Amino acid sequence: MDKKALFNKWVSFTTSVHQVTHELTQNVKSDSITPVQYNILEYITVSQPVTPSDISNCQHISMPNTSRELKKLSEKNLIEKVTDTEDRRKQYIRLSKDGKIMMDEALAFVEFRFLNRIQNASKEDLEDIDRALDVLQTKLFY
Amino acid sequence: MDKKALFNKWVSFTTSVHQVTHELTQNVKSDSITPVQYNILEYITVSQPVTPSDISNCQHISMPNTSRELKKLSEKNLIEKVTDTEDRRKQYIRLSKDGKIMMDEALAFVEFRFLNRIQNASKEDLEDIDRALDVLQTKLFY
DNA sequence: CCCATTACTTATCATTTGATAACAAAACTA
DNA sequence: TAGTTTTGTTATCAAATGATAAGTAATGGG
Repeated sequence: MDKKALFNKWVSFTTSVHQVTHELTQNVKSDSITPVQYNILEYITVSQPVTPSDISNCQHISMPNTSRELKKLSEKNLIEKVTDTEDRRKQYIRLSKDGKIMMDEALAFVEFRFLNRIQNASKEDLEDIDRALDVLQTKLFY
Repeated sequence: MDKKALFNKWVSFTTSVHQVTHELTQNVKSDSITPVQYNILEYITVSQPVTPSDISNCQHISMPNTSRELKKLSEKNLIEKVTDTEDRRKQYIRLSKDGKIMMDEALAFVEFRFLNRIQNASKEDLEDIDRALDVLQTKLFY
């Protein structure tokens, strides 16, 4: 197996993933939040409950800036903070009711476009895709 | 095949791809250029020669902003512009010698990290990965 | 109890990025 | 050739983002 060729394939693959992701997610976010805020909400949606430190680490945003953006999201009533009862320095962040509604709508929109994209795939294609996602998830993008 | 489940798998997959891509590419770019400028150079590297319009479309940057960033890259001697002889409105953008050196170094660094990541994969694993990349590239991220 | 560490906040500033209006030059079109 | 479209530029402004310094409060280890 030529690892150099595999690298090149990986480069164009990730480029395609980014491009398609952009296509499926463009204009799904409300105008009332910024792109970075949307990313934070998306991360919370998938991983909640999370701490500000988690967000800082995983979204690669400094703690001061994370704190600022969370404050803004809080002021917009999209998230809720709960202090850990064990360690009162820690905060657990969750989507608020409004936040959940906003993200449900956004993800439904993305899902619609996704289903549209695979509408012409045969049963076998879908199974191939499913297997391929598993393979890459476990062996490359772990 | 449950398409809803496939969508969820797709969401976590793309999240992983973005995360791993970030890991492999972090700190590879010179401090003398901004993230957006790096993306433009990367796009030029893969697709050259390209026109400003191509960059604007594919990188989702407005023409005025594309023009501004290209001007900055030009001032840093990282790219060269050549006017089309047939249609003199068009410009073809290429990496300059310096630009090529910069991107070669950056990509070599990314490749090093990539090889590191797959160093423990068996021959069969690599073949699985290779096939999976092909499947997804043709059937999902086309 | 004291000191170091952790988790998070506040304030401030510079830079980057995005958006818009107005323009110029070349090419196409009727 | 006059008007329109395409391709790209310049200028300007506001907003988003990133970086840093300084601070608070809770925890944990001697």
